[in-house]
Amino acid sequence: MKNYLNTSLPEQFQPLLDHIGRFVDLDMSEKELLLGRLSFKKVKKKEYPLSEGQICNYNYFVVKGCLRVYLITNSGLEQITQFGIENWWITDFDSFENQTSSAFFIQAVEESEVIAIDKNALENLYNEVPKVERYFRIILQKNFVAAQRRILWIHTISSEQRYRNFVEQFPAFVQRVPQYMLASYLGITLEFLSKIRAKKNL
Amino acid sequence: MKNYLNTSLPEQFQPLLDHIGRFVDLDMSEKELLLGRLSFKKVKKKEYPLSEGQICNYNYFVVKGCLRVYLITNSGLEQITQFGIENWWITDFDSFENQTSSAFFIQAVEESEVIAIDKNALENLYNEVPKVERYFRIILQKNFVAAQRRILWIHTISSEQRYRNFVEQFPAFVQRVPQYMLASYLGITLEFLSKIRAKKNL
DNA sequence: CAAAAAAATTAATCTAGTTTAAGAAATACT
DNA sequence: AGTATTTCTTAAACTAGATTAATTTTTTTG
Repeated sequence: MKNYLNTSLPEQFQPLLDHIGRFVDLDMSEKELLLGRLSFKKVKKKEYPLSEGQICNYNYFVVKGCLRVYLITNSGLEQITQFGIENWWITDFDSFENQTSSAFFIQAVEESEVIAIDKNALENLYNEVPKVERYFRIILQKNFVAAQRRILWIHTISSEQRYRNFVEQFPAFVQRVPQYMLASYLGITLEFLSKIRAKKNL
Repeated sequence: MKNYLNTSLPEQFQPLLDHIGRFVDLDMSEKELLLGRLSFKKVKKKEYPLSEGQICNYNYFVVKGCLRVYLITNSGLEQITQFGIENWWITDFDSFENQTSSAFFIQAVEESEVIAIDKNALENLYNEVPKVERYFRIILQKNFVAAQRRILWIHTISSEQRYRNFVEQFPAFVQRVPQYMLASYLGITLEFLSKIRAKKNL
């Protein structure tokens, strides 16, 4: 075992340890096991951690920056399904879990830093440190609740209101990504978003 | 410990054991621990295992029948967010996990049988039998993937196509629930669904 | 099995959001 | 700094799906 692990933990993984610490308590030996299986990566703007057709072998924890998940529809348009900013996990869980080829692209919207864990490493970790599996069970629960809420909103409030809610909930976000990506994520056209914005800023 | 546990397991819980068995292997003592914390319930048509304003203390595994999850919108309309049929878990995970009051109703669409597990029992079970937590981690992963796919479909295909896809994927289902519930779940009006159906049955 | 209640159909009118197209602003590149 | 590329805006014509309202069909219940 490398000596530094006994004294201090590599600081680049600290944001993830902090995030995990919100949900479960890992002791030092568990943290060491975890860190041994992580890798830290810088992703340049417009780079693709995942492209359509590949098997998604990694789950990415966003330390800094912003990633998006999207696919190209039959009609050739980009449809964004998720954004990942600080403290979010981003992957194609379907491809990741079942090792099937993905329909999605994961791309850095801006200069980003991520912590990546590959499928096998995570699988092993689940056995070695059950608390990690608990952590992901909780994260997935939250993801599921959020996705369900999104469906509910799509069905019950107008596109205009959904945009205004989004701006209210993630004001910083709206500055960071191009409007056309926001429109795609919200499921409306850029032109209609533009019309909404012209009306009045709130 | 009750004697029957050493010889045979109560058959009413078998469908759940079968389902769990698809994802993890429980040994006999783990199964006993699990069964000790479950309860079996019959739910009459139109009965409400959960009503708006209550804390959702149970997660329900549907053994037989069909439940729906819905809420009443500001404009007083029912919006269905989920159906649960055989082998599906149904709950308001937000309320269940955070013990907050729910915005939803869970109602039996037809005469149903469910296996219920309450929040504390499940919490304990996670500690006693980590494989149960793995099982739910996997279920939640699938739920999340399905919810994301639903969002993608809403954004990329027409209501008409979504209805046709649904009919193709769950043909039995379409016979079982009233059309107005299907319309609500798909996020369209009953009138429009009627128009689609009149066109031609595929 | 008749009456009431619940579910489904049809059609006319209306509207939130799309499409198409052209130009203006902002950003990146050499 | 100037040109090319990417992003955003505006406006007119159009459409998928909502709304309203009246009627029919099916299911439930006494």
